[in-house]
Formats: sequence, structure tokens, C-alpha cells
Amino acid sequence: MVSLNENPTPAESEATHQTKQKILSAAKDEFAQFGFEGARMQRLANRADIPKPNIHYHFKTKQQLYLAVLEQIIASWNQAFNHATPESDPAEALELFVREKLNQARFDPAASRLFANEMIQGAPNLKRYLSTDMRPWVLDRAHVILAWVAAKKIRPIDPERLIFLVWSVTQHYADFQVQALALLNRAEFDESVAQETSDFLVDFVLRGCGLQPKANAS
Amino acid sequence: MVSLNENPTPAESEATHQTKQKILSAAKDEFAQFGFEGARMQRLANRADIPKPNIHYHFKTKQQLYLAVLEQIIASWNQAFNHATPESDPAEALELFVREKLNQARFDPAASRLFANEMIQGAPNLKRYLSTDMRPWVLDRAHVILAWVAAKKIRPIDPERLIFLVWSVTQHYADFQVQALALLNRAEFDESVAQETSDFLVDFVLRGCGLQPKANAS
DNA sequence: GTCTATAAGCTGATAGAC
DNA sequence: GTCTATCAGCTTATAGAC
Repeated sequence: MVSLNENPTPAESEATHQTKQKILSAAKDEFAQFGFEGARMQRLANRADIPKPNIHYHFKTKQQLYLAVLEQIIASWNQAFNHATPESDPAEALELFVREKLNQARFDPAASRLFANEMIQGAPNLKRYLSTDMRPWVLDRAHVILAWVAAKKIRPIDPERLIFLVWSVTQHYADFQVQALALLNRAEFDESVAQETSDFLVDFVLRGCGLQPKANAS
Repeated sequence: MVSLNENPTPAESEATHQTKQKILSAAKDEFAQFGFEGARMQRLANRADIPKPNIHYHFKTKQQLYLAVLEQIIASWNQAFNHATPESDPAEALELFVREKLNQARFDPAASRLFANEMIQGAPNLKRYLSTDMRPWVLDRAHVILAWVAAKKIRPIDPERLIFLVWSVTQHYADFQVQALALLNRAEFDESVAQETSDFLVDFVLRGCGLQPKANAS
């Protein structure tokens, strides 16, 4: 019997690494736009500008490539709200959470859309993640919010639903970007749109939590 | 604003009509879960429990069937906020908007997910809808909100972004239902989850708008 | 209108030269 | 590691019996 998993990358050549990253990047875009079943290996190869068989050299199957992309996304996911503690100022911590989440939506919309596709399909590849990683993280973060409530730093509020709400209002600007731009009559999600949007969302979320917003946003 | 749809085929037999509806219903589920390219005509036929060629008898191509489903969804879309007027009480009108939108997400999640898939892909089949139907509707509704602002019935707020926010927080419970249930540690989106969720969202949205929420929700 | 059989082309994946 | 050529199976769609 041998190991069930492959090499822990002890000696991966530079060329291999670069090709792999090019494939992963193209795969993120392709899976994000069309979902797992809708994605086409040929179109993915065109995006990466390499011959199709090269993909199968680095990732044995379509499924395995998909899982690799998913893993990369999850790894860099909810670091935005990680630094909040019971001692934090709720308004500052929530503002940081909203702004960082919106930044992710803006600068890596493909990651957001790929995750959205996976959720829409019922999370066939992320069922374990939802219970094993996400839920403990949320419970831990909910604990911080409940500490704020106990210290009367914030009104009584359902912490899980607050987190889910922040996810929804920020992620929606990535997933439904084309709708948001049409609605705002803007051509692209540029710096000014991002600024106005995050100001609006921070203001709204803080008010929703019963916290005093700063003087600026409308 | 959306006119009632007249029956285009006066001489359509009852059998034809029923078969068509069965196909449209199965197609909504199939396209919602897998997107246009990921959808499979065979799997769709299995859902509808009819032989595959029967689909092509009633709808010439996959694309044409997809468009028929999309049209059906759009037609019954944003009637929730249609009745708000400058004379309305903002809190009541917004509460109705949120609750009706969440009901749609709960009772017809496939419609929500199909629309989400179309948006994620950049709305290749709904570009015209976004500028020709959605935007005028939003502008008209924004006018009502601005009238509330002028009458000091509500704080100054960006009306387009408020509408988009209500869409996002309600639609997210349909599209990311599997994530929401894992996060809330619930098995299904039943009556009690729906009640708690809509109470939470109404309360949060009203506070976000600077309006006085009722005494109940947390 | 409904169904069986099947066509024409595309899909993920592999073999094997370099 | 990279590429050309190619396979077996699946895809949308159609032909034609009933």
C-alpha cells in the first residue's frame, strides 16, 4: 500500500508552477462564468492560451481541477472579520468587514461567482466545508458579536444573520455586477462606484445595528 | 407597468398546454441548477417525465426553451414594490417589499437561481431587459423614495442602492439557501425560519433607513 | 402529439512523438 | 513538459413510424 495522495510538492519546477497557476487562473474564470458542468476544457485552454492536453497533464480530471480552484478560493476567504474581538469597537470592526468584503467582490469577482455557482447547485463539493470549516468560524465570530451585545456596545441582534447579511450585500455587487451597473447607470465598477457603494453599505449596516454612523455618507 | 400577457395561441389544445407547462417547470429547475450550458436536455426530460424528443416538438431549440422560461420569470418579477406611492407610509411599504421578496425566494427559489445564473454570466440574454424594463421600473420606484425624502418621511438615502440592497438580502436566502441553513443549523427553510428571517430583515432594513422598527424582532 | 431510432458534432480524456 | 492526433461516449437535434 502506498500513500493515497500525491506529492507535497518537494521539488516543483518553476515552469510547472507557472503553467499550473496559469491554468488555475483561467479555470477560475471559466468555472465562475459557466459553473462546473457548463465549463468547457477547450474554452478553458483557450483562456490559458495553452493546448488542451496540457491541462490534463497538470490536473488529471476536470473535477480535480475544479476542486483545486475551489480550495484556493476558500483558503483566502473570510479573513476580513477575523481580527474582531470582544474588546474591539463594533462600528470599526464592522466597517472593516464590509469594506474588505466589498474589495474582494470588486478585485476578484470570479472567486465570488464561482462560490455562488457552487452554492446555487446546493454545494455538492462544499457540504463538508460548510459544516467543518464555515460553521465553526461563524460560531466563533458570533461569539464576539454576542460579547458586544452583553457589554451593551451594540443592540441585541442575531449574529449569524448579521454575518450572512454582510456577505449578501457585498457579494451581490460581484455576482450581479451587470445588474448593479445598469441600475446605477455606470459603465464599470471603478474607484468612484466602489467608494460610493462601500460608504453606502457601511452607513446602512451600522444604522441597521443601531450604531451611530459617521457624518459623511448618504 | 408590466401589461397582462394575452394568450397568443387561442387554438392551443389542453394537452399541448399541459405538456408545455410541464416542460417549462422542469426547465426552470434544470437551468436554475446548472445554468444554460450546464443544463442537459436528457436530464430535463427525466425531470418532466417525458421522452426527450417531445421537448423539441414544443420548443424548437434549447435556447428557445431557455428564453421562454426567462420570460415567464421576468413577467412575475418585481410586483412587490409596485404599490408604493409618495403618499404611502415608508415603513409599511418597505416592510411589504421585503416580505414579498423573501416569500418569492422561499416559494420559487428556482426562479431566483435561474436569474442569478443569468446575471453571473453577464446577462447575455437579458441585456435588453436591464436597460429597457428594469431601469425604468427602478427609476420610477426611486422617484417614490425621493418623494418620501423630500417630505421628510425618511432620511436622505440613495434610492437605487436601497432597492438593490433589498434584492440582495432577500435573494441571497434563495440562491445560497444551503449556506444559510448550515449557518443557522436548520434542516430546511420552513415556516419558522422564514418568519424569523423576514422579521430580522424588515427590522434591519427599517433601522438602516432611519425608521422606527416595531417592538418585536431582534 | 408522442415515441423509437439515429444522425452529426462536440466532450473529456489519452497515446505517443518530440 | 509540451504538443498533434485521436478515441469512446455523450450532446443537441431530427426523421419518420404510429
